[in-house]
Amino acid sequence: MPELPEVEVVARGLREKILGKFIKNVDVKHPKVVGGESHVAGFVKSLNGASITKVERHGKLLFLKLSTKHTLVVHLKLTGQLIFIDKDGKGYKGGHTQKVYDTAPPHKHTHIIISFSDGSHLYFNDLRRFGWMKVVATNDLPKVAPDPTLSDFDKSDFIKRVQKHPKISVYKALLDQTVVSGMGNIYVNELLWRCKIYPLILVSKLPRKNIDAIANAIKPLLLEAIKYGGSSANTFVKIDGSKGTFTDHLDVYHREGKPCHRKDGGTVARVKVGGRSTFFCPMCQKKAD
DNA sequence: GCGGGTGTTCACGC
DNA sequence: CGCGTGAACACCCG
Repeated sequence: MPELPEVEVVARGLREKILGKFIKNVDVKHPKVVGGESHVAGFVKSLNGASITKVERHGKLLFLKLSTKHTLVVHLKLTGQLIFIDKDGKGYKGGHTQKVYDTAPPHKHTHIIISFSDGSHLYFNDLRRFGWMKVVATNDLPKVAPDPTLSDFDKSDFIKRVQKHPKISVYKALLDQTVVSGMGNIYVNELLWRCKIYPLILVSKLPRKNIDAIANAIKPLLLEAIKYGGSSANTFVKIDGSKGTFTDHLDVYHREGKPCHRKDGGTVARVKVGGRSTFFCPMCQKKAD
């Protein structure tokens, strides 16, 4: 699910729904999600009685700041979901398909239930259980690479960070979370299509104008995706269970064999790189100019 | 029954 | 140390 835009959509949903709420109870149904059996008691204890004072996001990480000196950190990985349901149980907008993962929580893939004092609930679902939650001291949050959508993002610093990896492809460099935070397979593919860059070109061979183009296109792409509520290409849903619609605006991702959206473009191709699928237009994104 | 999948980390070999 | 590959995590879907 979750690349930067999707996580931001979740963050915005949470800001609307849970700010100021007090945590009354925490039910950990699957200890792995909080780091194993030995972490359950501490996890629950550090949340109980606290209120949510702020919701932040950096890259794909969510930070729910608490009224204590701690922060609940969440990573949704591939299939994690946060679903908020009001006291009256209404407002859930998923459940339109017949699929297992599209029903109102709690269900078999609900691993953590956070109950608020007003009777509402926040559910952490994760089909594949790769996602995690943990509570850390707020002044000890993990250090992460720059996030293109935040105000302190610096294009020249971003370019330097990419260029630190001259021997890997631009595709891989952009997926590297130590280079830039938040990009995943969908948005790297989309970004390179927008910039007309062949995904497998090595960073060392990438013309300066192409790196500049990436630096300039990255933020508008992500903001556009956020505007449409993210891409529900797989299991992503907003906190009310509804889907994002940027999926309808994707140019190459999951469009193998379909015509390129540029009028002089070719047919979208798919190539395996390090075990994952890279989508691109062989006409627009040629190996060399 | 098999392969594929949005993310990250680790072991291994070069 | 850098880089690629494959595996691991776990489950549903086509």
